[in-house]
Amino acid sequence: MERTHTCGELRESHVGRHVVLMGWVAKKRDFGVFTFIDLRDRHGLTQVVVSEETAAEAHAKAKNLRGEFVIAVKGEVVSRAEGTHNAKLATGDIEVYVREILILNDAKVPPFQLEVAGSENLASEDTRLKYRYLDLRRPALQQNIIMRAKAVKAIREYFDDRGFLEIETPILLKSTPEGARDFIVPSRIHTGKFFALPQSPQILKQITMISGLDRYYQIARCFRDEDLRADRQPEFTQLDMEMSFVNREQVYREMEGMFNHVLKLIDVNLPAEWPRMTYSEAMRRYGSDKPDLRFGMELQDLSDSLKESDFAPFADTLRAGGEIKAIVVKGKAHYSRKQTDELQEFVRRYGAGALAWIKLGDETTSSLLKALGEPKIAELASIAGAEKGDAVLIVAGKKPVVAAALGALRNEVARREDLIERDRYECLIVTEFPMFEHDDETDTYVAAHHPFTSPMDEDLELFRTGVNDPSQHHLLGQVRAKAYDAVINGYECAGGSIRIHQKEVQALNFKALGMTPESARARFGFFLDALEYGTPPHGGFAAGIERTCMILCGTENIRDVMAFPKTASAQDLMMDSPGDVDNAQLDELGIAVIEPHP
RNA sequence: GGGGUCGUAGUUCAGUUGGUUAGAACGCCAGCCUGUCACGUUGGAGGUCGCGGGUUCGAGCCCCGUCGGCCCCGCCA
Repeated sequence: MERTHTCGELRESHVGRHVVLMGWVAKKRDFGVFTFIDLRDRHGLTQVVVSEETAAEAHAKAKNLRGEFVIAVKGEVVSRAEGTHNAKLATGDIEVYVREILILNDAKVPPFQLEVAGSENLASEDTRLKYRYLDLRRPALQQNIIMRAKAVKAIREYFDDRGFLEIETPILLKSTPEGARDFIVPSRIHTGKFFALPQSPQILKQITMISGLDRYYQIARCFRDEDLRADRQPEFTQLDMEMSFVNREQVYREMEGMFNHVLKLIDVNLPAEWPRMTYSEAMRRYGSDKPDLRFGMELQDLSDSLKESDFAPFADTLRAGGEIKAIVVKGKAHYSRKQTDELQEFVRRYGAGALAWIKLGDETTSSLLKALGEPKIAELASIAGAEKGDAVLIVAGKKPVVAAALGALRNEVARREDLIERDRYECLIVTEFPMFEHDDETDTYVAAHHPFTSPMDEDLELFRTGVNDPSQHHLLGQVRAKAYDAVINGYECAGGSIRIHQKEVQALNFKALGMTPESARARFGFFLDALEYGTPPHGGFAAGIERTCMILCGTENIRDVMAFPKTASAQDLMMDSPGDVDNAQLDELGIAVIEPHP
């Protein structure tokens, strides 16, 4: 018996055809003399009918069927009787009248129901992860996996069409202490030495440019041994690309082109040229380098108006170079004390000391009323752009804290108040990221992007001075990079930069990052050598496949777009990894496992 | 490393102030049923209340510890 059709393709036009379907029993409805079976495969669901009268043997077999049995049915496609059509099913106008059933395999009773009436009442995630093969039978999850395959195909189409070469780079690389924690792999042949898995193919893709391959791309698996989040797994996939002889705008065009091509999969048309915003503007207006532009609620600066204030928390903040900013929540003057307390708890996670508020209800109330007086409260509300009925939420503190707290609060309030339209897609390219970030703990500057990112031409002098004059080291904090991110709906979907292609600038950068020429050589010597043999100007970007698919699938969890994800504690519950290895294996590698310190 | 939250039948959940025999729905098993598609209907089985300790005459409920899921902060060049 050979399958002739899938369970999703039969329509009215097939009526009269004799077909063979194969799939899983999704549901059986037994009426004694005849039985309905919902037969499921990746493509859909088809109702098949077995009658005792016309197919006694098949009907007897149908009696014994249970959920998730694998069967083949042979029969005729018939039009459903008047009034028995099912509009919820793509195949709901027909059914297959069965002559013969073949049980291809039986199945144990699943540990959880794949589809629950009323939906949403899915089994807990750890149960589903343990039986991932069953969870993956759920049509909703299958649709995500299918969408991911389409997205990757669309990406390959895009870059193929534009003359990019797909080039694979090694998974076994060398550990570099920069950046995220590496996953390391012991070498048997070189006992005591280790490979590292790529955090990204960064250096290798740049070397393909030095090699003159001109335009590179890769669907690259990346590994970072850091803690997980709803949108972060230790193992993930990037679209990685690099091109030679380009400026920033040319790279933006490819980012826009690729995402626009991919988003067509869900009938979303983004503008040919995306809006651009500098990093500093994004931080000032939204408190985030990946602002969600599907709603407003921009940050308002109240610092000027409070300059003369003798209210200690504000005065101290401003004296220390901090700022006082606010967001206005439209129509929420009726926020209760409990609600503002919750929001205060929320901003405290980001280091904010408190959340002050003004409520413009029938009366104006404020947590600052005693401290500032009524006229000042009214002035602040007005500066913030609040109107009657609105609530103003205020945070004071160091600039990074205010940005982080209010930026996150803005998203949180939008989520709570349901301010985000489901079908809206807002994209943005954030430009001119800072070259360095200050590490308060060590009082040093670290690369904000990665150590091969080119500074802005305009800031080159600032950069040189900051590096070479120890007394001017703080200038590094002002140097901007030719680095950029692509942001869709508040998710950082891609990031990249124009790279340094001159050895001198690269050496300067290593020095800025606190590396001696010797230590830089020890880590990146091969790359420094390569830079000396005629490196073309080049740049590129890397896009997170999972984050892009999360947007395509409308989910907020990365596990929904990966076939075999890990838990928040980085375990695979299905195969129970990570696991132990034999002592013999360890001996061969010269590795001894020591008990962790108590 | 830190914080929050959850853990009761195969699954999702309820379980009052600490009090008799821990319930419901779905699923499962057995029967009936000629048009269902969340089929209906009759009956039945099914519990280490995550685990360990403590308080108490008595703990699913209170306390301490621990394990696990999820979310967040730190971390993620």
